[in-house]
Amino acid sequence: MLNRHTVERLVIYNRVLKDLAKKNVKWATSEKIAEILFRSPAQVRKDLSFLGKKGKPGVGYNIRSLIGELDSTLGLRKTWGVALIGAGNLGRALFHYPGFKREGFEFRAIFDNNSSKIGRRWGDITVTPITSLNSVVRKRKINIAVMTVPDYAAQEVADKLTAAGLKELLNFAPVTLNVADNVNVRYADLALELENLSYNLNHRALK
Amino acid sequence: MLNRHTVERLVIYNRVLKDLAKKNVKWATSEKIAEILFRSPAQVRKDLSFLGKKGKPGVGYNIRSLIGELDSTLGLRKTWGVALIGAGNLGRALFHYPGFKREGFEFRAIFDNNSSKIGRRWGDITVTPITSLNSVVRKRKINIAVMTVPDYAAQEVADKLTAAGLKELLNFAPVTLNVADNVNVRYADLALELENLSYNLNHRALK
DNA sequence: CACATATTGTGAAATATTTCACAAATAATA
DNA sequence: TATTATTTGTGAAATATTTCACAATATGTG
Ligand SMILES: NC(=O)c1ccc[n+]([C@@H]2O[C@H](COP(=O)([O-])OP(=O)(O)OC[C@H]3O[C@@H](n4cnc5c(N)ncnc54)[C@H](O)[C@@H]3O)[C@@H](O)[C@H]2O)c1
Ligand SMILES: NC(=O)c1ccc[n+]([C@@H]2O[C@H](COP(=O)([O-])OP(=O)(O)OC[C@H]3O[C@@H](n4cnc5c(N)ncnc54)[C@H](O)[C@@H]3O)[C@@H](O)[C@H]2O)c1
Repeated sequence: MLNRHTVERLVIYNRVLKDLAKKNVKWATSEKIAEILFRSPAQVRKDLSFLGKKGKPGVGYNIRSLIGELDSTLGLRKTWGVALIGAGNLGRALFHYPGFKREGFEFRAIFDNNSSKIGRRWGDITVTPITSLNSVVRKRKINIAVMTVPDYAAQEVADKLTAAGLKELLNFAPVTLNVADNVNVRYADLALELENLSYNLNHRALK
Repeated sequence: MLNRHTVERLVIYNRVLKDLAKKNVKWATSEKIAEILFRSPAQVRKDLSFLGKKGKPGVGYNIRSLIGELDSTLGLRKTWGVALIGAGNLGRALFHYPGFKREGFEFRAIFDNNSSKIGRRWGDITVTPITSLNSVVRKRKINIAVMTVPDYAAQEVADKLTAAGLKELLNFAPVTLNVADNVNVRYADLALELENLSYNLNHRALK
């Protein structure tokens, strides 16, 4: 089991390598990869060494085979079922973004608790009442929940999702969720991203 | 100048404290804050100590005054000007989200390069050709750029933004940007978030 | 095949980050 | 006012992460 930071870098290496592959590059050295990502070659090598030995001394890494290894390790060979919770503005943008499907993440359900949304069709999926969460999660093989509900609803929704057996949550609500140890939450907290930038701005101004 | 990790935690403390303040809580100990965030009290204290001494031994931190201190440090007392680059699906959701304005981030311009988008009005802002970037950035006092352009356009757009003098970018395109040292880029790479979850799923499956 | 060149994989060293642990400070109680 | 119960702020210790540095390995060349 790799640590969180390593996995976060692996997904980025994978992205960079796929980009190079698209440009028909066949081999990459740790130095080349590090340069693109502003990291050290040693770190790239150490991270990649967790995949089993794939590099060739004197040459570097074969991009195609490395991508294969990364895809396997990261679980990107499979297609995962995703449920969207909260059929609002952000949810709509995410749902219609084609990139997720391409990477193996398939929206298979949309939940809301507002009767004005329930029953609407988005593409070929109908917005479903959140009360039918448990059965739909089972029937449509949902693995991941993407939460785009308002802040005040987020904890309650997280409780329902975990009760339905979901263990992987991507939360866009600006709230820290309290979940059991065996549940993973990732936060996509966009306001906090801006606040990090504003710290920099503020600090520049003070100099 | 605080390090990146500390700032990332400070913005979260601020969020938690504002939440407590809303519930009319007046004081919080490092232990209480740590508990909410699944962190250690020592880390909370050390982080907060960078703000100047604010805690009272035996009592904890006065929430209102701590929020004030955090807002100052993080630059949240001011209103910052934000430009949206890419008037697409994701851009629309972000633009219409009222939470940013509330936290001091005000969209003051929308840029696109597609003539079918240019001239449209979103709220009280008109989509502007990207060619007028430089003058608009100056006139409307833009501090931050939020990039919601396609991956293939992202580097080119980043180059234009930095040439226009912008130094704080929030990038949603799934691309690592190559920018000068004095430019800050934060990545909101939503597909990578899902890939991190899929690593966990995959690993659970293997156990 | 010997030699030169390039680059990996990885322990050991160097840095960075987090936690510990306790003196100092505050408040409550008697 | 003295005593007790808390909790801060922070050096020092403990962990964690990153980088260094070099032996081992692959390739190319004459
Ligand atoms: N829109 C953005 O660009 C943006 C940016 C940053 C953060 N966010 C955060 O993302 C979340 C969604 O934002 P949005 O703009 O899409 O909001 P929205 O109001 O457009 O959508 C929220 C949806 O959740 C549904 N909902 C409410 N309570 C529910 C419940 N208990 N169970 C199921 N569904 C429920 C609502 O009916 C609505 O359809 C919010 O937490 C917001 O703070 C959004
Ligand atoms: N929509 C999502 O939920 C989502 C999710 C994850 C990542 N993303 C990423 O966010 C970005 C935007 O996604 P989207 O769904 O909004 O795409 P979109 O196609 O709806 O919008 C992109 C907009 O950028 C404009 N544009 C293109 N080139 C430009 C240029 N050189 N200068 C200025 N404007 C330009 C286009 O005209 C368009 O209006 C993409 O990089 C995408 O990969 C989006």
